[in-house]
Amino acid sequence: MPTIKDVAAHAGVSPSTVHYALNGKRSISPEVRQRVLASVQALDYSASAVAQRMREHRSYSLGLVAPELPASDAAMMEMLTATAATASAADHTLGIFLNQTPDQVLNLLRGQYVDGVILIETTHHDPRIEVLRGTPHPFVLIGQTGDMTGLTTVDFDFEEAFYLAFDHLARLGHRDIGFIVPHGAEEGSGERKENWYATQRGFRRAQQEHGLRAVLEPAVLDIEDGHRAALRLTARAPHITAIVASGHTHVGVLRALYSQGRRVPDDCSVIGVTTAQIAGWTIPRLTSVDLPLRQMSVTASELLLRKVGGEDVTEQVLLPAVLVERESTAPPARRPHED
Amino acid sequence: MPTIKDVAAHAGVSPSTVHYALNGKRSISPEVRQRVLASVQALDYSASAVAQRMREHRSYSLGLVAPELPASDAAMMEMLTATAATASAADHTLGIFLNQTPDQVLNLLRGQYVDGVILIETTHHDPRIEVLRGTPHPFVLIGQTGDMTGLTTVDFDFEEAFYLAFDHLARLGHRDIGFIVPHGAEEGSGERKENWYATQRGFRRAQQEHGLRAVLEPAVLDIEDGHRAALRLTARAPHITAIVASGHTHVGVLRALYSQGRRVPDDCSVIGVTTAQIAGWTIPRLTSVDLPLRQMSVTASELLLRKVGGEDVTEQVLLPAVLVERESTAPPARRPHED
DNA sequence: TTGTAGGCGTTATCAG
DNA sequence: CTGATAACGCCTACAA
Repeated sequence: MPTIKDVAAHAGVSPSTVHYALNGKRSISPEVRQRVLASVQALDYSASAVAQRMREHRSYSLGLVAPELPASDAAMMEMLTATAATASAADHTLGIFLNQTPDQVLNLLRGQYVDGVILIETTHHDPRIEVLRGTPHPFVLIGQTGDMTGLTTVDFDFEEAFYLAFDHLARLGHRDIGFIVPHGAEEGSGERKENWYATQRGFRRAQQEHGLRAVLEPAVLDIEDGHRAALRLTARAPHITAIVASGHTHVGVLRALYSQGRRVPDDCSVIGVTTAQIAGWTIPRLTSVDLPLRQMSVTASELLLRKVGGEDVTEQVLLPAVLVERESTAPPARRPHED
Repeated sequence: MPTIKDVAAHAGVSPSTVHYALNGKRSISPEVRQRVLASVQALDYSASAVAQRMREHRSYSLGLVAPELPASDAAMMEMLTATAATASAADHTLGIFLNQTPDQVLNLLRGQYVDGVILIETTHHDPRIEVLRGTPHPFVLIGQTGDMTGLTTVDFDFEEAFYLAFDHLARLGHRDIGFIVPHGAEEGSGERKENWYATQRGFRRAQQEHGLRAVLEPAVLDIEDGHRAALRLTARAPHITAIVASGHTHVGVLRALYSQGRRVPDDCSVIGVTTAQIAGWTIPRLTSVDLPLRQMSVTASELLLRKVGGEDVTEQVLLPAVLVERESTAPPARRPHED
């Protein structure tokens, strides 16, 4: 790779002249300009980004930091593409960092591998946040955490989401409802506790308003555990007429009901709080409160870019919940019913 | 951020002493060593990665380059996590580059934003490959392209995959089979043509071997178009007893059959060539030839890392196809049966 | 065992 | 209008 010096030598000028010929930041005589440009062509020169970044103390790249393997591929991809697009539009690069220790994340920032990071799947006591908080490094989280003072965050209104889900079922006439909730959160183990609280508040509000009887069943929020949870639920509480499923559990729930010969929504309604992509293509299509993943990512990226740009932002954005009626909910069967 | 000089000054030694104290590359008196380490602690110093990378002319990061938005979220995520993990294990960072022009990709390499790239979703005449070929920059493709001489590639044996799919149906007794094929590829428009050829070869081989009658229906390989294609297919050729679906079309196919009241596999078998994650959780579970996405990504990353490390690799890896029987295929119904 | 000096490639500042 | 110089932070001969 030729350097700016090579070009300068080739054109018989100084490095700074080459530089300014390429960046028009100061006036150059047309002839010299041509000569330089010709040399640039001849040697196929282009400036070294590393050297530039070293000089500027910036890497022009952002990091997306996810713990372990992401909970949901589809969700992660949607966030990823949206983040990549936003970063790219602002001439930034996006790096992916999975499975990093908090110190590794810190070193990413300190070593200027990235100018700022977006943290996803945050928990109540999130070591990544604790390490970053107080440092001068820009970061934004998508999610919640225990102490959010001074942090820049983007999140979804889970309280309203679950309120809407239960409210919808209640209005259809359901009273006995199964509820698949995030495993572990229940005991406040420090995992995802904030969302758990929000979820609880939404649920309780609808419960009181409509006098609902709910049966809670914890599950890891993946398809397989959703399946198991649904089987436990229907065994424990065969009288329920509807199920509220978090995350991707609804795919497993639908499968469990199908294998038991229960028809959805005739024999049992199912409603989810999940990503639209998954919800729209199950059989039957799932009525759900869709997570606005794309919007969350874009918002988070934009906030981060502003922080990286030196702006002093401490916004906390909460995106609203909207229920989308599809085909998996109906009034409970009072009397047998054919379709 | 403190520099090595700051530490040196604080400890009353020279920068090189600090350096060697931290990297044990030469002997240091215990006392000086302690003093330096104390200063490092005190100032909270850590070496700047940009400066290091500038010196070494390496960024220790790889790029994953995908055109437009990826065809399949789930597939992309699986490749992404596997690639990130492999890169990370080799102390490399992974950058994501969507929607980049061939020149942008080249500049990524030239500017040493990344040390090498993995190209996915390659086409017959892939401008990205044409631009990179002949440059000294390391790159690996996952997929095929027109002229593969000298390239390092990883791909899946699509010929065998489709052969196995048709062979499986033929052995079950099916003779009239619907085949949802990649749209556009048929006409050799330059898109994905290589896989199309392989697909055709596999299909033709099974067809001749078993005397199959197939009805081809082109579709973009997503859920929605799979749905439409299945509707067209069953309208044109109601006598088919099985459908072979590429990519994620099977989800749409299942939905189409469901909405028509055709039971799978009783009234119509469905077999896919797709990712295991999707295949395993449809209703019914899909019999399919699963794409070994994880393995492809790991192999590609490892090859790329070797190239980046200076090794001279021009391997072309073809991963084998394996059929997994689940629940969506069965012998065709010989006698009429209520529908 | 430790310090000095030079270079990686770019760019800003200061002379000319 | 153009050229020389220094500095970004690190690493490594080479010298002491």
